Amino acid sequence: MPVNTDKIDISNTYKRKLYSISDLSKEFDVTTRAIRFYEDADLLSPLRQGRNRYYTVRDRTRLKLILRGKRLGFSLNEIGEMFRLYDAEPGEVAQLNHILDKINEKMQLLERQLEDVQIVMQELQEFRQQCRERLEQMITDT
Amino acid sequence: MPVNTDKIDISNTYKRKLYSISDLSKEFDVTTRAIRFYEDADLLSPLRQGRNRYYTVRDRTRLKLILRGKRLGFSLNEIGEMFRLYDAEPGEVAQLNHILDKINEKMQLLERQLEDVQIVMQELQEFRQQCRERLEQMITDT
DNA sequence: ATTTACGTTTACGTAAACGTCAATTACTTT
DNA sequence: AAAGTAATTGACGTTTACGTAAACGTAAAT
Repeated sequence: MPVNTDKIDISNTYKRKLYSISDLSKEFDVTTRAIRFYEDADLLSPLRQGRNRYYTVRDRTRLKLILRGKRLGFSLNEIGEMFRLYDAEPGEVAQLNHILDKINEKMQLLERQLEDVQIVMQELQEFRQQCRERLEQMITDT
Repeated sequence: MPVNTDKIDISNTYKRKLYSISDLSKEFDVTTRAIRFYEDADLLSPLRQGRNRYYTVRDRTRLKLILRGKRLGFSLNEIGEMFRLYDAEPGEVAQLNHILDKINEKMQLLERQLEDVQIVMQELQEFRQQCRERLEQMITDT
């Protein structure tokens, strides 16, 4: 599905694989508008061949992370913050400790999410059970 | 924390416990504006004593569910849909089957959420591990 | 040569979920 | 009686995350 890069000298430089915006759009079922919006929000930075955008494997991975983050209810800003943590080269000890703090913060959020998901799933299971029993009874009654 | 209901004849009718809007606001750390907004969206329906709102235990539970739903990234509309499923008295078999379908739909979403949370948590753990090792090394180097 | 497909920028529009006044009421406390 | 506190109803403002439309460029296909 990679774009035809025959005439693009940029191609081999980045490990052979480049994706067009519609490649990614189709693969992840997200509009091109959204993808460009993520670029505006500094979450993606595709190569440019003239006006056209070409996405590397790294961009693809990032997009995947963005969408996963969104499914978890994170805002684009929060996702950006995580990216910046990842990319930050930790010069000093203080900086590293700050990153560790941030990581722990995010993990606390996720642990709560995990709880929430489990609670709601259990509630839904009970509700489903009730529905099934009721259904049984309606059929038996007939 | 229940409101003083001495002079309100409504009080005993609803199992003794009534909450004011600020009771709930404080307990769940959400603004009164938000709580009224949820009412506008038909997610809550408090009693009225004149212009004032009084929330029953059921309302409180609902608010808790709303906030949990929001933490999971559900929109107020989706939360409303779930409520309507819960409240619907299933007259016919078809109706019940429809509800069961909806439940299964939601559960699929939640299963994906569960996966996502677990993936991101694992990634964060690895990242944290890297940070710690790097920190170790910086200290050893000194 | 022109239609079709894919891409671009610019810019305005929109839905959701509240925030933020402002003006008013009602009760309590001093 | 005056002041303070908590609640109310509008109504407009704001942020986020895109959608949508216009107007244009480029390249392949018919």
